[in-house]
Amino acid sequence: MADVAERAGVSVSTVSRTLRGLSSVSPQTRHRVEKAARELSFAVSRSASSLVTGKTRRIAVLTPHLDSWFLGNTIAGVSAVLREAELDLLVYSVTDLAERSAFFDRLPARRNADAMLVTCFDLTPEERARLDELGMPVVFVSQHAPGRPSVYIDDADSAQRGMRHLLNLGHRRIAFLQSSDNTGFYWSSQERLTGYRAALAEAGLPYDEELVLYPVARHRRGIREAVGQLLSLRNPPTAVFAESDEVAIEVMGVLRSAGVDIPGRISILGFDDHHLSEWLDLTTVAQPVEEIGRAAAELARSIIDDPEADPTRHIVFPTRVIPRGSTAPPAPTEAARREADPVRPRDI
Amino acid sequence: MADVAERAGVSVSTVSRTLRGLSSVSPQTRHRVEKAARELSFAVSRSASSLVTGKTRRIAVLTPHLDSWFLGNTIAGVSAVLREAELDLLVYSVTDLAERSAFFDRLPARRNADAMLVTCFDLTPEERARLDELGMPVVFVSQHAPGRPSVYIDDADSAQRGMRHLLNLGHRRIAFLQSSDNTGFYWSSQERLTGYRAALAEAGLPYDEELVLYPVARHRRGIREAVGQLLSLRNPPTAVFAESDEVAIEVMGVLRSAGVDIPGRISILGFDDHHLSEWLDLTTVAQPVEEIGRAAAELARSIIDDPEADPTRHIVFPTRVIPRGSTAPPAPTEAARREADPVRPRDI
DNA sequence: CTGAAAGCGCTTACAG
DNA sequence: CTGAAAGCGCTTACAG
Repeated sequence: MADVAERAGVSVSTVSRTLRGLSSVSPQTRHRVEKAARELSFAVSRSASSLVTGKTRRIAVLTPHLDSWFLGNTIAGVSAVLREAELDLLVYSVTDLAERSAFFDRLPARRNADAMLVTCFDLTPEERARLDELGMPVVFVSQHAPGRPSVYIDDADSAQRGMRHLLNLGHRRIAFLQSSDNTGFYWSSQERLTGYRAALAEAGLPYDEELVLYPVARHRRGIREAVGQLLSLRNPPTAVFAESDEVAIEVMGVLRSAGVDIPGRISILGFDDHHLSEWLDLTTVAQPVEEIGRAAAELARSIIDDPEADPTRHIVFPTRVIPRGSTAPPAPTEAARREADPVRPRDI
Repeated sequence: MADVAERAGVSVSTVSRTLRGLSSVSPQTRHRVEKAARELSFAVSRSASSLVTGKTRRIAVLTPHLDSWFLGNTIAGVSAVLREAELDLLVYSVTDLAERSAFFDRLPARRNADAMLVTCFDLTPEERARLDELGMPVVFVSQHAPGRPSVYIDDADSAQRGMRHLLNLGHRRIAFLQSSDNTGFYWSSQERLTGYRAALAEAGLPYDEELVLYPVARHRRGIREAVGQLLSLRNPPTAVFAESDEVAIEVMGVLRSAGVDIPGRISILGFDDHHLSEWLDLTTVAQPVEEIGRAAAELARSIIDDPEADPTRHIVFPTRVIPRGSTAPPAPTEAARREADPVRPRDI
């Protein structure tokens, strides 16, 4: 910056003011400074300015992983907003329990970002308390944190509506497939299960533990065995509600390879509206993933910029049930199904 | 840090030395300082230390998007290595041409990271020159940049081997489906097309422009229309080689919904070994995506830590053709196919 | 092994 | 509208 000042024949104070766009700089001076800065292809040192202002112009995202459709799209939404605001995006991906505890122990984001977005994590009370020590606003994404800024969908209600679609089609035996990963359950899992149960209760159906499975996602055996378990029940389900489209697509693959017709013998309902779901004709509960990311980033910005902003603000996004070809009324009887299947048009 | 020094009864110099793990601190002093730091839950200000050392302890990644399987996994690999090294990950996602030019204009990573990883981008010579002005090591990921550190696979050779599988099955009319996005072509696209052509030449087959399509990925109409174009050729292909599994899966969806049997009437070959490809029984050319990310991050680290490190080092990963159920020999004749199809077991 | 002092490159009152 | 000076919180020779 001193070089620019010298070249423009002004003080560093003036260079600083010019480059930050303050109005208290005469047009001629501004012009000279900008010219000099351009010629030297000068960029302000963020480290130095952060040291003075206490602002890093960086937003951190804490995420359980980076390689899922949901998180990729959420973070893409975050990224889009930050880019416009010329804020940088810092990503902390914590993929197993060891890393998780290391993260909360070290809190590497401390003094290193102006706000943090926590996606999906179902935090323990201790972890949540630890985040308060970060000394920066924390926005909860894809989960409802009472008294903290949050951006999410109503998972329970959304799951319940999805279930109603299956129930209205006539299904009475509906399995629920949860996924989990190494870092613990997602916040939304429990909520969706709650919606599943609420829908059953509403329809006067019993909750059957046999039908609720927790295969470990990202572990292929898990899904296949879970499906095997369902197929070998005395009274197997006629429909499967998977917690996410990614799980649903895997279930579809397993069933197809096992020669089980979808939706002839088993209907499949997913959750998310994954990019591939339309192609694979998967009925699902859609959530506006990228928008959730955008809203979370906007919320973080508003809290940073305006300390008066309501720090408990919640933004809830609507979801939509999208009927596609993976769901249909259950086959009336086994015998009828066997008759009908060979001539039935394949539309998946 | 002054607070810690006071509490421990030492100077800030000593606190600094202790916290950086220098050996020139007596055990007792070290103990006192660590205790004080813990009690105050002190964290060193990265801004301040960066200002002195010139190191940010941050690595930037430039990527065309965040929501593809390939990039999500690559960045996950990068992230894993950086986490271990206690380096932070800064993500610059540039999703359209306007953002792209803004990025190269502003170079927001300047003075803000110790190295940059460029994933997938097929850069113009001007852009590449601009990156040199960053004043930090730049590692090219998933592309071969002569004279610059690069981590990649041999796309041309890999595509050629995939093609040989189709040719060995007896296919003679093989389409090639490229994908592109708003920011321009991926580096690997051209290379894979080169491999496609080489395999045709090797088999003594002509290159037929009709069979090479560039639908816009992420734009659903594009894929469907591309498939329509292939299906309405006078002499349609018996196999489709898609540039990526994501495109291949979409093609499979379109063909299924159109009642075209896979692999009975058309075989499909993908590229990547996407998480869902095993489930969907897609034949593909597998690349070790996460490992590529890890290797790139390691390479960046080694160049940062050791200025003597060979700055032109290239790491090439092997790929593997994985035969699955989406490929089979072409049907002998139309008439034979019509006969055989209804009784053929569906194994996808 | 430890401390006092200079300095990294900015921003920000304070004066003018 | 502009400049001189202090100071942000560290690290790093330099002394001892």
